[in-house]
Order: sequence, then C-alpha cells, then structure tokens
Amino acid sequence: METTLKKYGLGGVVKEEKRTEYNGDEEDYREIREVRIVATTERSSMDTNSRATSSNQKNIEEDQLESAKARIGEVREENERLKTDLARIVKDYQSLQMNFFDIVQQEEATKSTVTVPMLEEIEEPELVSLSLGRISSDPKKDEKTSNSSKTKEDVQLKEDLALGLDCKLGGRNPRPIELILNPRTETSFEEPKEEEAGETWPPRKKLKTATSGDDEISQQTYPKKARVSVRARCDTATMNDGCQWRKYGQKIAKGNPCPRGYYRCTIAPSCPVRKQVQRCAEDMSILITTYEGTHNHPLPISATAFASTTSAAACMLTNGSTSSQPSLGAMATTANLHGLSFNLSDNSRSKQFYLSNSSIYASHSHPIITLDLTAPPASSSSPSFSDINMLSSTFAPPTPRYPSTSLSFSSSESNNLPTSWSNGYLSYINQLYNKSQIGSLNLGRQHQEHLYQSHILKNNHTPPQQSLMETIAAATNAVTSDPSFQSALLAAIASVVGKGGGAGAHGNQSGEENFGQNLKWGEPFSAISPYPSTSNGNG
DNA sequence: CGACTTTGACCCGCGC
DNA sequence: GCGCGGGTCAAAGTCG
Repeated sequence: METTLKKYGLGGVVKEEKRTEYNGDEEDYREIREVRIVATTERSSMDTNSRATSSNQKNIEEDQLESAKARIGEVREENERLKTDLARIVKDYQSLQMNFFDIVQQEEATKSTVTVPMLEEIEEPELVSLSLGRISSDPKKDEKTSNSSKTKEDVQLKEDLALGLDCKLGGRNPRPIELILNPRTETSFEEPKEEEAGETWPPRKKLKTATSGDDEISQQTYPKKARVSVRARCDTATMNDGCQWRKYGQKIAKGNPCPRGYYRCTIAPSCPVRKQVQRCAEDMSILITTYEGTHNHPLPISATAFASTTSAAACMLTNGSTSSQPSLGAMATTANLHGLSFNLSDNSRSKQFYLSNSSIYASHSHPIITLDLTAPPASSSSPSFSDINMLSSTFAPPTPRYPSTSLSFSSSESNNLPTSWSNGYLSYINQLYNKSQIGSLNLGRQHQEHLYQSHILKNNHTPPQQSLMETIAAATNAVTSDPSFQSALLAAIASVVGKGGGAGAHGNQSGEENFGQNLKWGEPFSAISPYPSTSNGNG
C-alpha cells in the first residue's frame, strides 16, 4: 500500500490530496482519494490591507469558498463511488473465485469418473478439429461424429462439459473480456525463457543434452517447439509473409517429391525463427509453410499481422495449459452459449481430414498447428457467421506422436463478423491446449476469399500475398477474439483437450495447477503475445 | 564484395 | 547396433 501526498493551490485554496493505492491480493487496482481543504489564509490576510476593495474581495472570497465546498462535495461523492466500486469488485472477485473453484472441482470429479490408462493415452495422438461454421462436407467425418456421439459415455461427458461451460460462463457474462489467461505460468515449460534470452541458432544442441534423461521428464522439461504450418495456394517459391528469410538447406522429404526448403529469419541475426517451405505432393499449387519459433526483434509492419497469428497459434500449443490429464477415451460434448453451440464429438477412430499430406506431420516430435487456407469449400448453404452453431472437435487416429488440433473455419460468409472481434486473442486459447498437440486452423476457401476481398476493398490496393497473410491474421483473430468464442473454447478445450499429451503424474498435477494458475482476472491480455505491435489486444 | 542459394556431408533421434 | 530420415552445417557457386 502506497500513500502519496500532493499539495496544490486552487485559487487561494490549498488543496491537499492524499492518494492511497491498495495493492492487495486482488488484481484489481483501486485507489481512494482523500481531499481536504487545508487553508485559505494567504489570500485573506492580504485582503485586510486594502479596505477600498474589501467588499469586492469578500465576494470573491465567498465565491471561492463556495466553489471549494462544491469541490469537496464532489470529491466526497467520488470517494463514496470509488468505495462502492471497490466493494463491488471485491465481491465480484470473490464470487468469481468461488465459480472457479467449483469448475476445478467439477473437472476433478469428471476425471475421477473416467479411468483411462494414462500412458496409453499420452502416446495416442489426437487430432482435434474445431470447426467453426459449417463443417467440412466430408460425409465420412460427419458420420463418424454422429456415430460416436451416441454412446452413453459420450452423453455423460457432454453433460459434464456443458455444466462446466455454463458455470464458467455464468460468471463471465457480465465482463467477459476480463477472463484472460496468464501467460507467465510457472510451468516447467521453458520455451519463452529461451527465446527471451535470445536463443541462438543451434537450439537442437541444447535440446540434445537436455533430453538425454528420462523421456517423460525431458518432455516435461524441454518440450519441442511448436510449429505453425500454413497451407495456402501460392504460385511463388515462398509466401511473402513480410519477413526476410535466408535459405540454409533443402531436403527431399520422404513421401513428397517436392524438396523442402529450410529458411531462417534474417531480420535479426539471433532470431530463432525458422520456416520450412514445401509444396504439397497432391496439389502442387499448395504451398506448405511451417514456422517455428518466435521473432525476438521488431517486425516490419507487413509481417506483424501474420507473425502475430502464427505466434499466437504456436503459443496455443506451447504456452498452453500444461495439463496432462489422461485423455478421455471417448467424448461428445455439446454446450450452447452465446449462440454458439459446441459439439465435441468422439472421433478417435476417424482418419485425419483436411491434412491429407502426411508430410506435414513429418516432424513428429513437434507440435504443429496448421492454418489451412486450402480447405474444401463449405457447404453451399452456409449461413451468416453469426448463425454458426456448430463447433466440433474430433480426435484423430493414433498416428502422430502429438495430437492434432484442427480449427476449421468453413463458413462461406464473413460479412457478419462481429465488429468487436479484433486482434490478439488467438493466444488466449493457448492456455487451454496441451503443449503437445498438433493443430490445424482450417479456413474454408470461400471464407478466406471473402475475407480477402473485403480486406482488398478496405485497403484498396495491397500486395496480394501480404493481404493473404493479413487475411489469415484477421480470420484467426476474429474467430478467437470473440469473448463468447473464447469462453466456450476455454471451457470446452480445458475439459476435453487439456488431458492430452503431457506425461506422467508430475505433469498431470502441474497441469491442473497451472490451469488454475493460468486463470487470471483483469490482467492485461497483451502479455501473452510476444509481438509488440499486436500484443495490445484491444479487448 | 556482400548477401544469398545450392548441395553434399554430417549429426542426431527414432524405430527395428 | 544399424539404417533411415529429418534437420543443419558449411563450402562452393551465383547474383546484383
């Protein structure tokens, strides 16, 4: 608690203002001001010397006195109002804290009811497909989703998750944006530290020594870097993402006749960001660009939008909840909130969709999230974006080491994107994902084209590729910046995915704790994003 | 001449 | 232990 004292004149009235700042356990910063009038003596003593103007002076003095009294009244009112606000905020905080504890308890209860061998589930990769809008028209997937959601266990889990969502959102509705996740978790995950310290080029050598021990422990201590893969139709050798890259290698990967190029960011010599560029074997017009690492330097304006998206997506996997609870064997969850309906379905037996190119998972030791801009078009009857009522999550076959997450934005319309949706919230979901998940953000082609066109209209003439990058950023940010969406994802993913990758009991425990620790109220969201230009999510 | 690309060699992790 | 494959290094070549 700090107290500062200020004195300043106010037309002959000395105003003493006492500022008291409370820095209690609450994160809400509050201040109470105490103002009082100290003296009015100076001017009045001078007045007695001049009797000719005494009546005039007296009037002035009275006016000043009146104004001072009025100000005192105002300040008192303000003081009362602030006290009331403080009390209300404390009350809100306590109630929200209670809600949070309830949620945690529910989560634990849910876990205790599902007994799945932990290690098996850890090894079992998952592909989580979060489809926003119309799901892919792939009938097989729909069939599997619907079939899997019929089991009793699924129904039970559905109810559990719905409860969790309702509870969480019930507390969040009044001020939804204030629920953010603390990126500075006290987990064992050290990637941010490495990068803050200015990681230099051979990071693998660091990993080498670090991972020599027990595999589980090493995975906990030195997880592999998350990667963000972007699939886009591009005629040029590489996508123009605004950064400067230098090619340092080329390999022909197995299963793809097209060589894979390895690039480093050359904007800063110590920048750890790398990217791999490879054409899709099935469709040569599709360029698969995989980004790894986070820029440790200011980016060109043209690169910030895209970099923020890729970084946020990477953070989704890496900084995410380290919860490593055992995976639920089967789940189908649905929850309605804010007009969004979550349908998390068991699809553990289904095959991976969208990402038909298996080479994208070649780096099986890295969690990958894919921004797929080449997805098949959405169903023809896609409604407006606000009508989206389906978000499905499916779990993939046990092929890759890391589970996959696919966010599919297949809506053909984007005009109705809420205007409040804005920058920097993709990483919000980060906290919900286990660091060992592969994901893909899959934007339907119509949707992306629509976004692209609207972007062109807004910005007149923009270089096409740059616009594409910004479109990606805009789309992902838009989808993930909506508080409703965030809230829903928060609860859904925390309940469903949070028990994925990770490792043994240690990871499990810390994961739960971290999930709790990660929930912070009212802390600036900007802390999550490593990019200064986009980190000030306008919430 | 500096920056960048090419390309073969090498290192390392992983699976058998 | 061995082979395979991904990833990186670094020397040579290319380009502006």
